[in-house]
Amino acid sequence: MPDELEGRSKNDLATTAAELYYLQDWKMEDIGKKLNLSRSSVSRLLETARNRGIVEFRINRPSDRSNNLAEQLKSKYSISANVIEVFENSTADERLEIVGAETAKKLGNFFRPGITIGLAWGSTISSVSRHMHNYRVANSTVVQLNGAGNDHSTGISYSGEILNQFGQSLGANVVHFPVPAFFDDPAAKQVMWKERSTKRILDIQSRIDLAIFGLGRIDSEVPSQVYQAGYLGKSDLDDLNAEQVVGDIATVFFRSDGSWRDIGLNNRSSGPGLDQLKRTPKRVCVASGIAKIEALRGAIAGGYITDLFIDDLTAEKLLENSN
Amino acid sequence: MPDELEGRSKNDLATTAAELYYLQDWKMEDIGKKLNLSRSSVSRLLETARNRGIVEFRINRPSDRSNNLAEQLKSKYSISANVIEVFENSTADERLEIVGAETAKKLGNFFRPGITIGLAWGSTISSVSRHMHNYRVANSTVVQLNGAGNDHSTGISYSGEILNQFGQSLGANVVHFPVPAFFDDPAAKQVMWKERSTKRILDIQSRIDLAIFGLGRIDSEVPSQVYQAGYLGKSDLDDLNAEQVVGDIATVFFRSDGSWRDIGLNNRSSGPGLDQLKRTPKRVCVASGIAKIEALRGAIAGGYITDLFIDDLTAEKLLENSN
DNA sequence: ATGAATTCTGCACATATGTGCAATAATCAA
DNA sequence: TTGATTATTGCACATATGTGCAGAATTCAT
Repeated sequence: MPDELEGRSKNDLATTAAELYYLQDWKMEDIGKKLNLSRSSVSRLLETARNRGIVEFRINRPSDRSNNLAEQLKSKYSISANVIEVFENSTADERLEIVGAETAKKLGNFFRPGITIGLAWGSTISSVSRHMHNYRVANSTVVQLNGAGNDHSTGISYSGEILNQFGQSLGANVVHFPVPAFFDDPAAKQVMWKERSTKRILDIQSRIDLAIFGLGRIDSEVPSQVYQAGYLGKSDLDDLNAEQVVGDIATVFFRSDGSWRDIGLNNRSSGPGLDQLKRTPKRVCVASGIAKIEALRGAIAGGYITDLFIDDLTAEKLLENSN
Repeated sequence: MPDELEGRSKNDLATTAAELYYLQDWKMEDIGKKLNLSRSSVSRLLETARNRGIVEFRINRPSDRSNNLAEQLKSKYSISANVIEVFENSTADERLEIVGAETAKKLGNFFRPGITIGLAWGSTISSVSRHMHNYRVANSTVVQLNGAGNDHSTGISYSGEILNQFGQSLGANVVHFPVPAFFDDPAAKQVMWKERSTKRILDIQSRIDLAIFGLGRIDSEVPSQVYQAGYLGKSDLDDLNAEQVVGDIATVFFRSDGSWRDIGLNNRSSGPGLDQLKRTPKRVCVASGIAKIEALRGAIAGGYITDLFIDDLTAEKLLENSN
């Protein structure tokens, strides 16, 4: 045992090796370099870890319930669903955290070297970003899909936190989008969209492999963040109600049939047109809580979702009134 | 997908494959044969299982406390100890079950193809046997160390259950020892020990690679099983007290300094002499509960233990008065 | 302190697992 | 129904991991 390892017990070493190997997918060769041991010594350390119960293999058998729900969502809507079971009587916040954490765990399935990911900010994706694992995806890029500036701030701090957490998780190149969520004047948007710096970001957005988004919703009880806090005025909200808007993806609004083009406010939004979104190969939506049902139905009707992370109750509700 | 797999969801298949691979150490080739798939399909099923969270890797970092206790036991007594942390306020029965289960999990470390294991019956080893994993050790043998017959029964049913559970776990050849725990007359023991059928078993016992035993104890509050239930009469117990016996291993009694030879009752016991036990390469003792302290001290003083599975509280107690 | 016994370590080979690729099967859209 | 697209599968090769063996290091007993 080399000098620098003295004082570290075998259990300690075995635990470190096990964490790197099983939780972070390191190769034994690389762990050996880090611990100043040979590859075969690492193999034996891992055996020790397994033998001593330091490593434990758990099998979480998916319940029939979540399996069935996922299958029904697949056959009815052609959506690949991950149904996340949450304990009963949980608050909406608790549910959001659990869905965020489970989503973060499984998002790695979509990551490939060289991938470009488009990210829409919001409270759901914020929850996911807080739980992101250490994925390390070579040559990856994370680009913000919609600006976050409003009356009170550039929004960079808020959306930037979400972007940076993803960027850190993947070791990705992070591309912020420092424009308002909504322009006051559609003409101002046209002008900005001609700027080379903006065009560069729009170009990246147009070529993303994977979009990750939550859903904003517009019922009058507890509106999503975009409908408050300096993003939209009262007359804007009245317009949205008049247009029968049920929700938004990346600050682009849509109705319950998925239509979005002729909604006036979309001309001022910095988010991508939903036709462009539909051209993205994989479109991952994260939805937590039955308050999202109407927005979810509109997004499904519009065909904007390929993959869905959803809690069990919301999945049930979604399937309930679908006959 | 072959016909016979229809109706089984991918999650179901992935779960089965994961259980066989991670919990029962099956090779992918063999799992493929069982599921009628190729080896590489199994590899992909396992990847699916990992990606979907069906398999979960847990790292149980050993606490400093149990590490420290184990280290102290090692340096003070030259015993390799596994300290098992049990939740506070547990009953003695709960503690015994947890220690039994954890011991069963880790016993596999001692198993090698061709191994011969000597087993002493008792309530502690009964707990271990109830939790034994499916180990499958080629060419293994499990031999009973001490007879279990008493006034009321041959003891085969009780000790046989323990033996058979070990035998099933290892896929081992099981050798029962159908004699009384204690003969009435030492001369009867001498006669039986000349019988060829008995000699054959004694020969196997003399060559065991690993002995597994609990400790009987002889305080007057809650005596171990061997001191009641038709094994010993009142005068026997008086004799044991007069001899200052603190406990027994496989129904062979010893004092607090480990001495055992000149204890009269040992001439009638069917258990192996403790000198012979000492010649066994690995001697695993399982001890749960501080009521075992005096017996444990005697066994340690006699040098009968190489490896110890012990609960945290008992370990603390053992180290406490050792200055 | 010394010799015996046991444990640890890396090398080299054996074995197990990962994965690109092409063919096939299943799914989707018109 | 048909053609296009996507997913699945096994083969064959590449890569990762397991482990026997001999030498070195450590521990144990005297």
